Amino acid sequence: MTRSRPTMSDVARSAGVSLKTVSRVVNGEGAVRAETAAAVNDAIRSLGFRRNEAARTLRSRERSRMVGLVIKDLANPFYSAIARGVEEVMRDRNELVIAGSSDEDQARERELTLLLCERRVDGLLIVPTGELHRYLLPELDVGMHVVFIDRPPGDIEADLVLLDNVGGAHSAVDHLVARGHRRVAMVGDDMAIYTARERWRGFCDALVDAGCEVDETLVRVGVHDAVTAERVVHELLALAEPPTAIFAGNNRIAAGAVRAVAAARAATELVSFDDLELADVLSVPVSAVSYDPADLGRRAAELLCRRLDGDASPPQRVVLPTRLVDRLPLAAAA
Amino acid sequence: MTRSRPTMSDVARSAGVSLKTVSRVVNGEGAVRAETAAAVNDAIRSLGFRRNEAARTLRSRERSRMVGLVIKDLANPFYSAIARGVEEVMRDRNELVIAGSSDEDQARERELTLLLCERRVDGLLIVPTGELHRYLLPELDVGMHVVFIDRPPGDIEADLVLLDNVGGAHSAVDHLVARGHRRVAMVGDDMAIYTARERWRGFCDALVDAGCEVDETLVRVGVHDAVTAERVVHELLALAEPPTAIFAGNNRIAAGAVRAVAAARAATELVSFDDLELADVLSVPVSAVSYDPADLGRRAAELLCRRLDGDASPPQRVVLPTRLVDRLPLAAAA
DNA sequence: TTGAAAGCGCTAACAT
DNA sequence: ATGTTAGCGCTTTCAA
Repeated sequence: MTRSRPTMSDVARSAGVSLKTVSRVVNGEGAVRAETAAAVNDAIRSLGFRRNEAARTLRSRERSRMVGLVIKDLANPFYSAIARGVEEVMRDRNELVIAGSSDEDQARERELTLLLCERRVDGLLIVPTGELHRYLLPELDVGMHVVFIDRPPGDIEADLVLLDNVGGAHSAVDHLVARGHRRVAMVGDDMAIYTARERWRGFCDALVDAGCEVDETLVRVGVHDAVTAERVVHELLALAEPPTAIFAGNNRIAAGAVRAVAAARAATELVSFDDLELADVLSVPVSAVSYDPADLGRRAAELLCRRLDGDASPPQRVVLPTRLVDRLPLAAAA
Repeated sequence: MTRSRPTMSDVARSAGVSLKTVSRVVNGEGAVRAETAAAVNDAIRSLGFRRNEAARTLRSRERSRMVGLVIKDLANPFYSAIARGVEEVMRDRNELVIAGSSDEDQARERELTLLLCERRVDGLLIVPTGELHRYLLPELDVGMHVVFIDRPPGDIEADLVLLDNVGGAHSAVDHLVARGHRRVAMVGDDMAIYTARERWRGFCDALVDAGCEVDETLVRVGVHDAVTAERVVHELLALAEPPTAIFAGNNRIAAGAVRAVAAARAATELVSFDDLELADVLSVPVSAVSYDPADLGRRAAELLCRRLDGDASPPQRVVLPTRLVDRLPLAAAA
């Protein structure tokens, strides 16, 4: 049978010293005779004692050294890269990361967030879903620090780290226009999603700046997954006047677009917001609006750390640049 | 300025009731007059009270409802899929997941693991690095539950969820042999890594079973990253008698192999252990030994849950099957 | 239906 | 150099 967990009292009894002496040894406070310390350490080892961090934190009023991370999907490489960036920064401060997926579900996001508050995490990093974040106000009021990532919160003011979605989308279209394209399509995610809206804005702006009109029949939004994207791109390619190039609003959409273009053996050129793995060896070339998603996590975590260290300046908004990776062949299309 | 966090005592004072009454309301114990409860709830709202879960857990001696997950790299899709699988199972039990990356570093793994024990997680899910896990014995002794994922621990007995590495590698080689290949190369990771050893075993077994010899010059191990893999495959292709097919021991190696074969415009056929994203639209076809990594996480989490529910049977070993995805063209090579 | 007192495992603030 | 007492925020136990 497993023994129950020994406490400092158990160690003290076993070593024949007081509780406080054990505490001193465990915390390396010095001021303990070497022999005494040795006896305590022996007891610690033989009992298998390990300090209860929750109890320590409760009494010492120190922080929990845990931060909460709420993302859309832990399994999605974009978000797991964010998680990794957060972890890298927090590791240097000896903070652990409790991570959870909201699955683009507001209720779940809220539930997760509040569970994390109950655990008294030192701060919260959230890729927000939807627009309702007032439920966080009481938490912010009592000193919880929150940094939003990738999308702004709906109805509160808070620190925020974003990508340059408009600029990135703009550069994607510029890239295609420079190659001679005038009939450029866009396939994007749901307009309820901030990044989808912003990228759509960049797309439209760039076309207008280039003196092209935005052809409504070439804009398809509300596309959530690769399978739908593939179908939608097939539809675009089957138009009487098909687009000569397509801007894919994210990596899932790009994956579907690549499949459709490959299957149709079309010459349609592709640019994707988000880079694709192995993009350099696909049977269909795809340029990309690229960036390091881990940077989003790192910058957000750094911002959080500054808050934890007492920075009380007004909420900040950090916008990270993207860069265009040109993978389209030299001969321009029309 | 931010107020400090209100406690139950604060709520009690504000509502003009005792601490215990607040506790009753917060816990929905009933046995409280409706008016009293309303007064308490008003106070809770106006003060922004949220119960401190750490304090609750300390006193009630319930579990922390957090599990620890130690993987190699949160940003690697294979491991983040494991994390997602774990999360799915734990969510149903209202448990949170603290996740960390070991980066294949034993010291870091140990450090992380012990931090998690200090936080009194209910259980630990570990993709182990290296062979030294005796440091966990005291924890196991006092009732910590540990399930290992993807690789066995070195020197202790514990629950374990693995892939069928030998069988998967065997099926990969069978696939190539059936296509007429006799000169099959393998590029694998470091033999210090369990999965690399097992896959190498499956590779050798299959060749022997097929009546081929294992040509030492065609076996390259110790390859950690895609860039090295690409170089190594270039070397293989430049041999006087190059292989006609290559078995890539994991997805990073496969990525490098695809690049090398594409660049060399070689007809060399590829099979990868681990599937690749967009494998269906690569310029070089790649068959794959496929499986759902999230299953590893789910099964491990389920095993852990059974332990938490009191199952004290001897350590279990679960082996998950793989399946071969054939993407090579119909005309066989030689 | 409500409350007072004790205590979870630990540290802080004082002793000695 | 070591120990004693109180108390972190909560639940448990027992009493009213």
